[in-house]
Amino acid sequence: MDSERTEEYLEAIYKEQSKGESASTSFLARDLGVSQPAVTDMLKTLESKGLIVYKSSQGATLTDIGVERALGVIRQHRLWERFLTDILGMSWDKVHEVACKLEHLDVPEVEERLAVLLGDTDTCPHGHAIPDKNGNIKQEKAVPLTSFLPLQRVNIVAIDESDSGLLREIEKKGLKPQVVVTIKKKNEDGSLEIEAGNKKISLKPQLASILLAEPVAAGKLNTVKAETTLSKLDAGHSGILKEYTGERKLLGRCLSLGFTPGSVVKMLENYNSGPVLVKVHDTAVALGRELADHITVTRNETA
Amino acid sequence: MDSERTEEYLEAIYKEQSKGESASTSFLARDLGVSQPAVTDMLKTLESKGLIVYKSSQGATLTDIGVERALGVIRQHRLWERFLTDILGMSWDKVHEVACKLEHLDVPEVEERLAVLLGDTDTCPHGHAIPDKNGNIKQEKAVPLTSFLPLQRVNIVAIDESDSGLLREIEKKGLKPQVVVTIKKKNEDGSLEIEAGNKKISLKPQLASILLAEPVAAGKLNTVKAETTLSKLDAGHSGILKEYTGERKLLGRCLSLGFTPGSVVKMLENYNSGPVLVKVHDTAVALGRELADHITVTRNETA
DNA sequence: CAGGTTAATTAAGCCAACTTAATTTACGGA
DNA sequence: TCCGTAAATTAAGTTGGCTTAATTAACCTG
Repeated sequence: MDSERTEEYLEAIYKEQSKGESASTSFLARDLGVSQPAVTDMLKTLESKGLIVYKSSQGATLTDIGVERALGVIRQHRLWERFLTDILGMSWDKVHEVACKLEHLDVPEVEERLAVLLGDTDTCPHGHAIPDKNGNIKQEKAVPLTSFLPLQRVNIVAIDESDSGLLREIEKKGLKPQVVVTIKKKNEDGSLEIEAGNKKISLKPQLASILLAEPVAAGKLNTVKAETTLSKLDAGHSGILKEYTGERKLLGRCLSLGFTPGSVVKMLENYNSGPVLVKVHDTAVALGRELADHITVTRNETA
Repeated sequence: MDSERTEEYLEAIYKEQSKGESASTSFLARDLGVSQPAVTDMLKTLESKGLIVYKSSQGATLTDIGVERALGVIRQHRLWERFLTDILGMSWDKVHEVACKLEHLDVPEVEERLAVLLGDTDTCPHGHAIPDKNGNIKQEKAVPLTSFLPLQRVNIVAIDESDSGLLREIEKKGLKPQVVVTIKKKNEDGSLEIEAGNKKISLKPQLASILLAEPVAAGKLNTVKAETTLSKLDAGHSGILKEYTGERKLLGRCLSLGFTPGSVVKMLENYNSGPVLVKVHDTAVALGRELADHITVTRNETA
């Protein structure tokens, strides 16, 4: 039974470590908002519990058990973030803080059911991979937007955690994971001019550095699946249910019935007016067009 | 920002107080699993914060602010319990402990969205009223099953909180809120023989005392609404969506689309085979019969 | 390589919430 | 009315996680 604080330290250490850097006392103090002596203290007790290895002045390294615990917390954190956006409908820039409190719940049945409810989602709303229940996590290879050159076309993959003010700015500019942008210009001061869709956006250095992206060309082009609404899916084609964007009241009802994000839907009948007939989990369901208009799906190339 | 422990004390005091009893040091010590001196201590600090009035040896009484805070916590607790049963599909006898941890989240947007998601539910899975967001709570008038006489027909309204072992026993016997039972015999030792449906059930005193019921006759007879499945609702009739009992995987998808427990559904077409056509929130939706078979609704008398 | 800066640690102490042991208070029954 | 039991409180001490102030270690630069 690690304490909540213990879990937060492990999480912070894991994240720093997975960036290749060692988790220094000063970093942890900054990250967790406590004084340096508090960190020194805690690192000693973490070591005595066998969760980290700690050599004075050399930062902390998680042991195997430490990694396991950290991933457990991160999994819960990201599942809850998904819940907050996909099920409760909160904006992605506001969920991190809330998930920080929920991540310590640690009830296996809840974690398991939450994962089922959310479908096969394997990333959090900020684009980071969600470890599976066995502690396997997909390694991320995206790099900050600042490391690309003008004229490159890149896919925003994830957004680094940071204070919610910055996230909100990004959200306001309409950027989020899966958005493809073109770098237009790199300024002296580190700020970027980019273009997304037809819109020109300028990013101050702080923002550019927390946006993680991959070149669109890198063989992943094909996986940039087109997002449309369910109502635009042609008969015979299938897609993966992404999210529901309409009136909130309708959402809960639907979840009770079994429509979860991540499910595969197949369009059976779609005349361009009137209800559509779709198949989900081997069950045919007709939906009013208004509803179908508010359901985002990613078209499946394996139609 | 009350601490979690503070909230737990307030909650415990509120519950005892609302039973008409005053919250004594010894009661709180038992209830919260701490020593009596710890309680004395805490009561003093609660008083200094203006949350309770405390006269030595006379138990604690919540002030107006205290009541307000307690109801806030209780609201969150019960909303999460509903979430755990209705959305995640957990069994009602296991949700209390989990909700005890979630109840301290205290993010207004989450509380609000959770309430919307859950529909107009106004009781927790154990049958207790959920305070509304302004802190109004329906007064409960149910009394323990032990206070009824043989041959009385009573409606189980709620089940008092207690250790989960007892709840599980009750769950195993098939009893839960809204079940109507007949008292058959009261034994010397306080145990009861009752009948529910056609099944004879015997209850040890401990169990009988935490089951709260009302006489069926008490003018409330009409509100004992029949629960059926959606598939059995006749065309033209409406009902309130209660829960989804089928395969879990289907649930999340549905919530994403807007089907929430508590929503009013109206049957438009129901031929006794094939899909049914229902209207929810002004939207016509067709559902496969298998799905409709697993959706519990309470028939609306105002058909 | 000395000096200065930043990072890390030691020392001393705070605070909330808890414990046990000992003491005091309250109160119903012979 | 007194007394015994149960309830409540006081006293003293613990623990986890934190703080500030002061000290020491590490490292870079001129």
